[in-house]
Amino acid sequence: MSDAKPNTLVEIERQVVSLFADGVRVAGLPRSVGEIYGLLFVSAEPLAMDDLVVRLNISKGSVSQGLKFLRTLGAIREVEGPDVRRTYYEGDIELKKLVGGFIREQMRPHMESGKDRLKSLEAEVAKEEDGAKQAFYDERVKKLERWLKQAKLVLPLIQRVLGE
Amino acid sequence: MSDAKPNTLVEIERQVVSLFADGVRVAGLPRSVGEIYGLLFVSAEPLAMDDLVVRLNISKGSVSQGLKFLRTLGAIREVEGPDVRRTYYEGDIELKKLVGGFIREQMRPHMESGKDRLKSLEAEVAKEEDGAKQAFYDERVKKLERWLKQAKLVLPLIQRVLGE
DNA sequence: CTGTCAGTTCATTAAAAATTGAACAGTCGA
DNA sequence: TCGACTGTTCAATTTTTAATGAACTGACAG
Repeated sequence: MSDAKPNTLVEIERQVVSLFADGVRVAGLPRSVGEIYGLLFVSAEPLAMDDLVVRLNISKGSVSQGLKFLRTLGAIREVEGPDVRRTYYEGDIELKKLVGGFIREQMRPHMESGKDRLKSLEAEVAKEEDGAKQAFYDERVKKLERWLKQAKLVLPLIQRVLGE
Repeated sequence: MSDAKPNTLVEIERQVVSLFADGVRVAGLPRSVGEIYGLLFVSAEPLAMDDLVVRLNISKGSVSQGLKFLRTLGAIREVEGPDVRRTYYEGDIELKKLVGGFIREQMRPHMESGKDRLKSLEAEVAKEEDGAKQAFYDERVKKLERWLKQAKLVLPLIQRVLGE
């Protein structure tokens, strides 16, 4: 009865938490982030950091960082709760919001740096002496630029579709 | 001049390889897979396993596994080459193909298992005694089912847009 | 057959990423 | 001003993931 720190989730909560924990890994996010969002998603009442630490049995540090990340995504909302000293959170359950935040925070930056790197590549190709090689490289770089353009086209489309 | 194993890439190749090495990480794939695809992408001539091992300076095992993975995605093609004993590869440079393979091999399976887990969740919710709680859980599970449906809607759309 | 070479497999090792926990910062009431 | 308490940060540690390399399979030429 006096085990160290049993996590106090009921079966439904356990399953949802586990579903999200696995789910976020597809997006390359740490398990703990999925667990935190999952528990918020399945909780009718808002939760404070300490609730997450105790119920998920993960460290304060992880929860703090996980919440920070989820906040930047816009996946959670700060709300009032029973104890005025604490910050309570609830999950934002709009898929559009989650995906939008992910695109904005995780994908756009990569695409931006990709654009720069393609510029650098172009410059390198311009230096190529051998004409045939240069033509080939040029074609490939153009292909990459087309990819980037297509990606830029697809992302807003996704967001629009999820907006219904 | 006689350093152990200099990798024999020219600057353009180096940049492209590095671009893909970083790029694939967004999709949660190992660096080596990106390097292999990157070098094939930027090579006018098809390459055999041994070329990849030497030029990228990664182990035979990694290359073998990387090629296996890229084959299942349909991201590379086996072609004839100078040495009849060897299998040569070239990169398939259609974005549609790459994304399609990734969706088919990496995303669909997750979505399938997600469907099963939602079924299990539904069953669990049905057991809930407390009416108010049950209603809440039910709403959340319905939300998840809607998400899954939206995802199923978006994937083919992406593929269609990339098909131009 | 036999030796050589292409390619695969998988246990071990190395590298990368996530988690922890202790120190710290900020806030508030007494 | 102090002590109690919420939340953050980050170096150390643990866990997870990828890469290595040696042993193996199979094909084929001589």
